[in-house]
Amino acid sequence: MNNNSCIRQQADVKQINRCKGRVSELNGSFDYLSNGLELAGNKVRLKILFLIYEEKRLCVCDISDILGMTISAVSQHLRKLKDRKLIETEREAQTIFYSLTNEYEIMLKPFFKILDENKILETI
Amino acid sequence: MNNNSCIRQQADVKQINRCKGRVSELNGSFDYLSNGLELAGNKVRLKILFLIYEEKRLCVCDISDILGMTISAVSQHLRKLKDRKLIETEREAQTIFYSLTNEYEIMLKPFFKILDENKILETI
DNA sequence: TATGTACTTTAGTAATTGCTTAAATAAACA
DNA sequence: TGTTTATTTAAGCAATTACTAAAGTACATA
Repeated sequence: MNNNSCIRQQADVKQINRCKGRVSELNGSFDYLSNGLELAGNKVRLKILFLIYEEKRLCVCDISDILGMTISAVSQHLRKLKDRKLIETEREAQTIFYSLTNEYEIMLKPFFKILDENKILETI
Repeated sequence: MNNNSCIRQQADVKQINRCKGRVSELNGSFDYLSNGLELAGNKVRLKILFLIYEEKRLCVCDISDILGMTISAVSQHLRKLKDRKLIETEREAQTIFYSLTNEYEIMLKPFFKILDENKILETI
């Protein structure tokens, strides 16, 4: 797979080896972070995660109403988030409430803080 | 699009309206954040962004060597990152160096810090 | 136990993604 | 000017995504 035909002549071999080391050393962290970012990278899911973060817990029906989307469509997003341990469920009679797992709440908090404080809009 | 057939009877109308307000109020922030997260949500691109962050600047050739990928494949990822203003270029003779834009370096820094300190692995 | 409510799951589909291979561009140099 | 070096771009394709529509599951209550 490694096409070595284009190693530039002034390439810094030390730098490249250091980088290779970093990538393999941090491989597990990349997996973990990617697991969350792949899902948070979808605008609908980002909103779902943010809403659950702000409201502590929500059900499919609430979210579908808030976002103006089909319950089925939202349910399928929630399933992905649950499968990958970003959220967890808690049943109360017929209603299933979704909330962030502690693990990913920590990871996502810095982003939500930025969103919440509406800082992003001001820096553009 | 809004399928109102499933408003649960105990739904908290105030909560739902507050959430609708938040979503529309923060719409621009969601766009901005999504723009970055959509791209960072890919494992290859996450590594590329991290490497550029750590090394300040890198060229396609270096990255393709580090990640063991085709130059063409890496180049196409870099194009996406550049099109969406996450990175910028600086030419030096035949070599084109990529670096993070200030804007997105700020956004991504908290993640990279976590990666760098290798904290994630320890919390699993 | 039948009916309604809250939700998930399945099947199907159009659009998008991430790669490969091959051709194109652009600067450096003999 | 032609060749090498560093890189991008275009074409094509298998895999994945995000939805819709319809069927299925699970709890509650009359």
